[in-house]
Amino acid sequence: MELPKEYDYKTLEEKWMSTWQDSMYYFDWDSGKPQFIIDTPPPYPTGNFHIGNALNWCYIDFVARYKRMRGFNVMFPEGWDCHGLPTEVKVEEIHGITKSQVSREEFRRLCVELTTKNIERMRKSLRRLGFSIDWSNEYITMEPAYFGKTQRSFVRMYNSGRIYQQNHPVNWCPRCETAIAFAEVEYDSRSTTLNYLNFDKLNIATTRPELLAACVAVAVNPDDERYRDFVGKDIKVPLFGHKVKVIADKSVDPCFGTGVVMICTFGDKQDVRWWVEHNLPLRKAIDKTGKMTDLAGKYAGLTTEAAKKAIIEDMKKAGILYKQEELPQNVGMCWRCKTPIEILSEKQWFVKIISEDIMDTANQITWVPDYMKVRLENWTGTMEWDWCISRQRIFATPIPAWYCTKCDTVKVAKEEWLPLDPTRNAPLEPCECGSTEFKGEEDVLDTWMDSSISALHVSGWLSDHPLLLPAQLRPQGYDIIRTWAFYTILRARALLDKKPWDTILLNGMVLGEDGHKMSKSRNNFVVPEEVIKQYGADAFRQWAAIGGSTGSDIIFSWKDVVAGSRFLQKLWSIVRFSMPHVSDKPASFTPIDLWLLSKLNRLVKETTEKMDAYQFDETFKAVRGFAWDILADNYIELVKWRLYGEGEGKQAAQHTLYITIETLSRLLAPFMPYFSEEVYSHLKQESIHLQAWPEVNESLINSDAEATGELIKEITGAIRRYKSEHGMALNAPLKEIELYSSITDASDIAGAANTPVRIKTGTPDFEIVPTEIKPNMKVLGKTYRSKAKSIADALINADPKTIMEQAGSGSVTLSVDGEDVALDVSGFTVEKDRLLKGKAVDVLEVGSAVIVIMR
RNA sequence: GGGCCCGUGGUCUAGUCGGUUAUGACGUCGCUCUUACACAGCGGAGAUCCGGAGUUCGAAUCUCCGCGGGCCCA
Repeated sequence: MELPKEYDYKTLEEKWMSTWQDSMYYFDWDSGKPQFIIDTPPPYPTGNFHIGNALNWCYIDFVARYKRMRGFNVMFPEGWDCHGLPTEVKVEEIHGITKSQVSREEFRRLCVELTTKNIERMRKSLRRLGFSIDWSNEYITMEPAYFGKTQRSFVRMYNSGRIYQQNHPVNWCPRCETAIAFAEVEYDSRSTTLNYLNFDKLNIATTRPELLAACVAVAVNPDDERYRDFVGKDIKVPLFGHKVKVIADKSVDPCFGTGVVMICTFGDKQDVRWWVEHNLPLRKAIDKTGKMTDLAGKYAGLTTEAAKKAIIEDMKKAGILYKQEELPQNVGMCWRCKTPIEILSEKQWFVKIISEDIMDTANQITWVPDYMKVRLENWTGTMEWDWCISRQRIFATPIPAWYCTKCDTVKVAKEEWLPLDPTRNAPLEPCECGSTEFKGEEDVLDTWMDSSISALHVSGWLSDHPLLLPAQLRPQGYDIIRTWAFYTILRARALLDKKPWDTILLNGMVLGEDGHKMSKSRNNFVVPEEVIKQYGADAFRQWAAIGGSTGSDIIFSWKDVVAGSRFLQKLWSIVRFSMPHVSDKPASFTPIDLWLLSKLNRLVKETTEKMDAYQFDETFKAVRGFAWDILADNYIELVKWRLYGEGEGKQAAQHTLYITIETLSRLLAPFMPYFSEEVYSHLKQESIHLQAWPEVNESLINSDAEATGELIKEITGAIRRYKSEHGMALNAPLKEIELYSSITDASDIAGAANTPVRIKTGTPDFEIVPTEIKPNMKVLGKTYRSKAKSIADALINADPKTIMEQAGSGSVTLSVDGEDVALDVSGFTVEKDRLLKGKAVDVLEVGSAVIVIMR
């Protein structure tokens, strides 16, 4: 049966995708094999599996398939991190509503509906990319089975004192009436007015006079001579009359405004920092809806803008405001509604952060690449406050807690009551005060509370299975070291006092072809589906493998994908040629067969080591180099004549080809699951993805065989080049070749050159002419140090003939800077030309071998 | 502003325990349709290894200072 000339990736990839059974990749909870559990990052179900995810999943799949072949019981689960603001926003957009217009239940139902649809679409992409996902261990964080665990983790950490409630500054959108994360703050350059105010004995400058009522201190730079005497004194706030302290802080810029700033709770992030550092009191002048509070006296009830206007007006009249100037300013806004955010202090739930525990756990984990751990260290060392886990949203895991309407005591759910929604379910026991009247907590949990227990979840925590923590591998991008990695380490330690994984493998970011991070606005965006449509999954996966070393950023490049698809075609041609010839019957190998098999086993050894070190680029390049250069361009060309003939070497070549292609298909299986399966299907009846990784046959690794083979290869190459240079067809016969070398079997050379080869011993009748002396700096440098350079120069300038004659005695004497130096022959090599006297032939030289060609 | 990474032929990239000939891919130029492959083969051209200083007999490689880029975080 002849294979088609072109590798039809489209038909074949789809054929295998529909043939493969999900059960091939199921994790076996009862297996006796060593476990290899992967804590796959659960992506956010946007509906599109983007290229950064795809790179990450390629890495995971390379590892999963490799480890499976190495005899591990592998779990490559797929999770979906469903909760979050983007989905809420999308739902509002799709249905043209705001979340306050429908009930919480209804809004949540719409979010679930959209998410379910998005997950379905992304599952398709995952299958098409050929990932060996264990679908029996899929998890969806919005389902009760999962978020019940999030709630139980909350309860356990609350009971152990790791979770508490406290007032804390948060970014607040007064229009949406919710706290928002730093990541959700968008910045815009605007201009504002800087107002100079007479403040008792000092002059201050502020952009936010409406916050005078919230002023809790005035700060100056400690090195500022002008105000040195005021530090520690009290000062009266104009209009409102309350007294505040003057404090010294080196982060005050003496050149800005008057060099005196007022600290309010809170005008900006710097205020928060000062507030914490100097332990200042809290004055709330703005409420959750952006209106002034009673603290603002006669301005109470006004919006911040109206209050600002009124206060400025009053201060002008009173002569307090004496100067105004324009100032460019970066305003933080809510990313949805573009309303400038406020920083308010609100009651929130927090997780206690114990930095030492986190670093201690992080140190028990292997980081690949290792320098990435530094990022976690730096982050952990600069944590300013605990992790705020409450959010004022709807589509998220409910915080399982209630407030007693009588005594205001907080009641947190018992584990056995979970999962539940406190806004719909009442606690199953009365409050300590006896009351049964409760108000459910409306705040919900930060999504990281869901995803930071993924490692625990996949390892069987709170399930019927035994707990298999730690998992073996966490693969993720380095951009989420400070979030996902950090929180997961924290949670595994807090909940189980264990490390979550043995190893964390970091992948880089995918950049667009212009070298910048992919973004729609830069128009350098590529989606995996587009690539697959044009070149197939196996070509895409090759880009992921060779685009860059593990951990470094990788530029998406169509060229790499094209090169990948060409490699597929090249391999296909190799297989297509070989298939009619391969044979699994052993025979006695010739030197060139042994050369190939030695190279092959060396390749297996090398790739095994590299896969163990997660060096996918090096592994794949090694395999590709072997297949393309060693097998296709050299071995096959050398043995073609044997395969076409009927001589005794035929069987050996057939068997060598068989072994090589069978082994290659297994080495390629983790990278190119479709292609390798197709090739293997022509050799055996089983799936390649159930086979073992090749074993190294050490007895076949033989340096002598390799040296001999290499020489044969080089000689053949020289003859091929000779023909090419003389404008001859490559299969054109020459009259005869005389070969002076260590080769004893020149049959493959003769076959490949289509010319009889006569093996000669000794050397032809040559005149040897030395042409050049090459110093060996490694030897000279170590021995002669500072004199090495002059000696090297002397060698280069010496007469080669004289040096060669002297070298016969073991050492040479050289005059260097007027001194005679005795030099060992190891300090240099003599380059020689050989001239054949009086014969009408051409002479080629390859290493020590001499090829004499009669045309 | 802080942390981490990076800067190598036209483009991308390997090499980074110091040793003189810097790897490969794409592109480019020339030759060749060889009973697997022209999406191929063979050969050529193309690099002061970002700049500067230092250490050293010797630096792409080590140290310092710049410049430029990327990501994360302020």
